[in-house]
Amino acid sequence: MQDSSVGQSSPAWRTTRQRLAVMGALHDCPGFTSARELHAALEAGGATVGLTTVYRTLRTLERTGHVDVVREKTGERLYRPRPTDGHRHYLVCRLCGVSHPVDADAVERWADGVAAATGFAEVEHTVELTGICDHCRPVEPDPGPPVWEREAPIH
Amino acid sequence: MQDSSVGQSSPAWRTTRQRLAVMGALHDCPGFTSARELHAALEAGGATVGLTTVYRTLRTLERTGHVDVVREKTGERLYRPRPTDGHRHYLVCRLCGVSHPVDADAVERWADGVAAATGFAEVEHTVELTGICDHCRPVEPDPGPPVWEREAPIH
DNA sequence: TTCGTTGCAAAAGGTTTGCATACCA
DNA sequence: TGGTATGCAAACCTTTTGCAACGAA
Repeated sequence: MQDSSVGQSSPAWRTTRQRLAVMGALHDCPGFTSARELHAALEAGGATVGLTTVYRTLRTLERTGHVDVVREKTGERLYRPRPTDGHRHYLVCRLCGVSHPVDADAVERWADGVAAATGFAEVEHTVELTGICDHCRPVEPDPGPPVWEREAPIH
Repeated sequence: MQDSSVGQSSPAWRTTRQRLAVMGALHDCPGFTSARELHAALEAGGATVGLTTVYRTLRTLERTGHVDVVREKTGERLYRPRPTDGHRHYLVCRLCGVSHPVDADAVERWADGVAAATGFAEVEHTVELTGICDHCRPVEPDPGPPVWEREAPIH
């Protein structure tokens, strides 16, 4: 009987220079950030952390519930340290990445209702909200993403 | 942004053997399907269509609003022909991919409310529901590992 | 000392692109 | 005929894994 999993089974968390750097960089970012951006920020800040380690650290933080994850349209994962209580839904600015926790009670209840009505079991829901925040709206910060106004002139 | 029937700025839609095959296979699938599965189904059915063409066709159909898209946990895209009226939300079975359109009115209203309350503009929402459908539920040898809280605390 | 952690390189998995050719309108 | 669609291979991108060396406890 390999008990070995209750109490102190999981590997102990070792506080290394790299992990501290990743968590620091994560908290320094204003909104959701990708592993790649995090790695770049670390390099720019003088920290030497392998990309693999960034991914592994984020993965661990995700499993332990210390970060929230959303997904870009491309499938890229974006991370954000989880606030105190464990909010799960955010309204994220498409331009600057800043996030705004929202109360998703209505959605939770709706999802539960749908689950009950359809006969599906183990229903999980993902809700992602994106928009343009107050700060980004007035001007065109233009970080490089596609601008669709380049379409052929009409008339 | 109409580009499906006008030959002005967008190329005209040419009805080719490959495109008909892709659309046929798409309609033959019971639920959401990936490009890879679609390609395999086409090959199994005797149709010779390149994987590239499958991707390009699906992308065009997506842009013209003829298919709905959801994303797997892995980031993989799953496609489904859009029903008549343009439903946008589904409850998808994680095991067999069968989908069940749901009335998402409550979510729409909630999203609109959040948009108004936060000051964000151009708010878009993504809602994805997954579960285990009636048909897949009986035989589920899934052990279910709800033991994640065993992780050592982070400091 | 122990054994979890790191980092490089390479693989994996999905999607897109370059370019010459086939084919619809 | 003209120009779009196709297809193969290779590029791309993000994420994961193998394995030897490192370092926290």
